Amino acid sequence: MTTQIMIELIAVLTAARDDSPLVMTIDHGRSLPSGPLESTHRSLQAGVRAWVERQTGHPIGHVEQLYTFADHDRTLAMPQGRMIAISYLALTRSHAGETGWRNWYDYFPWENYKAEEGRTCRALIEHKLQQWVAGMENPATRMRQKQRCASLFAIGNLSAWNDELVLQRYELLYEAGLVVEAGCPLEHAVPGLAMYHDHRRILATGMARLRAKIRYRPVVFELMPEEFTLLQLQRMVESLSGIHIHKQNFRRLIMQQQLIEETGAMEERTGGRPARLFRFCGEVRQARQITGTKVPLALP
Amino acid sequence: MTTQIMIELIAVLTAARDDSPLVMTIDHGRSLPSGPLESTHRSLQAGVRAWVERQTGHPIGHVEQLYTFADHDRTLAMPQGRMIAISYLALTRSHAGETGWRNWYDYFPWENYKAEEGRTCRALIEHKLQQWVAGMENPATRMRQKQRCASLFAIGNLSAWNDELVLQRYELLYEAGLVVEAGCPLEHAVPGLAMYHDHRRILATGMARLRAKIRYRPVVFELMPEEFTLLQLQRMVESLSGIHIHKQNFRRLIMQQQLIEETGAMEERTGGRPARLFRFCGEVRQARQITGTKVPLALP
DNA sequence: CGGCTTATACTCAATATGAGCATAAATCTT
DNA sequence: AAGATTTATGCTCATATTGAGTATAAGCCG
Repeated sequence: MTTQIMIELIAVLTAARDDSPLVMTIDHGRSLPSGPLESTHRSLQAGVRAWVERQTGHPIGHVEQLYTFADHDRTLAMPQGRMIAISYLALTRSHAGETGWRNWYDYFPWENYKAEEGRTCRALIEHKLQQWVAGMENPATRMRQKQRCASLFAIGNLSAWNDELVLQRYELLYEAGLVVEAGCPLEHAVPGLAMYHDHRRILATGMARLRAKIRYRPVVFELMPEEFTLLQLQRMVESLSGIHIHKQNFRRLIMQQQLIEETGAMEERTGGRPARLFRFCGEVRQARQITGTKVPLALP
Repeated sequence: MTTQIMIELIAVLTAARDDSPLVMTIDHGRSLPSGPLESTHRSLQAGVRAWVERQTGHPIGHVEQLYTFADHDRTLAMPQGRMIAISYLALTRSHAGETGWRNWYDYFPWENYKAEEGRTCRALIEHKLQQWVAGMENPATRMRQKQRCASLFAIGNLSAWNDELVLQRYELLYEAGLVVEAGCPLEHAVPGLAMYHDHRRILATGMARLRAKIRYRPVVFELMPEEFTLLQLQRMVESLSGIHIHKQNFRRLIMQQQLIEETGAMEERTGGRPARLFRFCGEVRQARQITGTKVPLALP
């Protein structure tokens, strides 16, 4: 009765450097690190932890499950059995000298909303989506898809950009046949590196989860160094979410939550007035896991 | 290399009747409906849909993945292989005459915050947790656990009740040895029906997910009848979240979001002044999946 | 020294939220 | 039938939160 089943663990391992969110890859950036569940692994999470640490040599701060797939794509590769993929989001701090780290926005340039590069990319996408929609026969479908494009990519001034919809936007582009993974030739595809299988989709899932999570859980600190300035923290949130934050309001919101405490030391190399250094409050860590965190990232 | 692996699909199927949130069970309420992934299932979600509909005879409105486990517990049951459980949250509207539906709060009486029954149950829990904490040797651990109990069960007036922490509260009770599943004899356990395996834990996961989700996605409507009054909608939200909502503010928030439209008809059997009937706006359905919904359920 | 950069404190208006008052329109009680 | 009770619905008001901007401080650099 039981068919041959293989369990694959896939990790979206994220770190950050110089205000750039990074993802660990293999195959020259074409795959996410992944490996089979082994019988020595005591649990799924232990399995992910085990080989991510084996790969990077560093402990992982935070691991959470993303999604479990049993795609047709995967099943076709082993017709007599079934392939189940369980994906995880993992965060780590240190990554010195390791290879395989790639910028998120190499794969999703349009998601870097605040950057000039992102703007031009979205302009191109808007154009291509318009063509896609225009080619539809059924007027009702056309209308609905036009609406969908508009709200996902903030086209027109009716809808605002929502940074959490990374997956939905990727899926739209996939359906529109504008990504290489959907069989689109490279020269017609939208900018951004493709990946093997559905790994880019999984990366999108991880990015979306992290963007959502930093709004209400203090996970950003898993990516920050031990001591940091408020601007560094803000830049981190901005780079993850891809959107710009009002500096003074960011400070206000962070300070009033008592998530961080002064170290007493100052950062001198700011290029301007020296900044106070802070550290994440370990004591409230447990409590805040429960209570939650706020960050001034408004949703429409 | 591949060991014998069995995939089990488990569903937290939820409906509602008379302002009571219900969950579908089997084994006289001791198990959640679950079945093996079959080779005829085209995908995991299709598998869940297939046999939930086979069981209830009704279409499911909303299905989403909860979590994938590979618990020791489960693995011990089949030592030569591995058992993976993939759990889902499913919502359905109609359930007339079917057996197997149980009230959520039969399993988690303490989660019914607004009810008198919940209050007394929490008072008992508070007492038992106090004993548990008092028996700890290490003062630092005792302090931390005391703090944990306080914030999870809103003990003292420092922390407010957070309805989303269903799973965390169950896990605390499990660690404290106050539930039957943890090996506690029935007479010492906290009130509430136990389930086989970790099914009550999975139910807690589903409840938590739904409580979180109704805050920002219009999923409540999956549980509502086609036409409803504002009070019925409010009662539904209240019963799911377990907490009380200010009536006028609820109306204000719902109305200003244009999620629902008047049908023109009135509900006469209100026991007071007749109420306008509303329906969920199908047109904005798609858009709201993206934009989100608000409900006046404040978090601390 | 003046010009540039970043840090930090504070103000102000617009909005959102929590709580309550008041009135309307039914049913139930006596 | 009048009054009590119940639910529906409209509106006010104080407070909290948020978005945006001004002002000043304290380093750098030429």
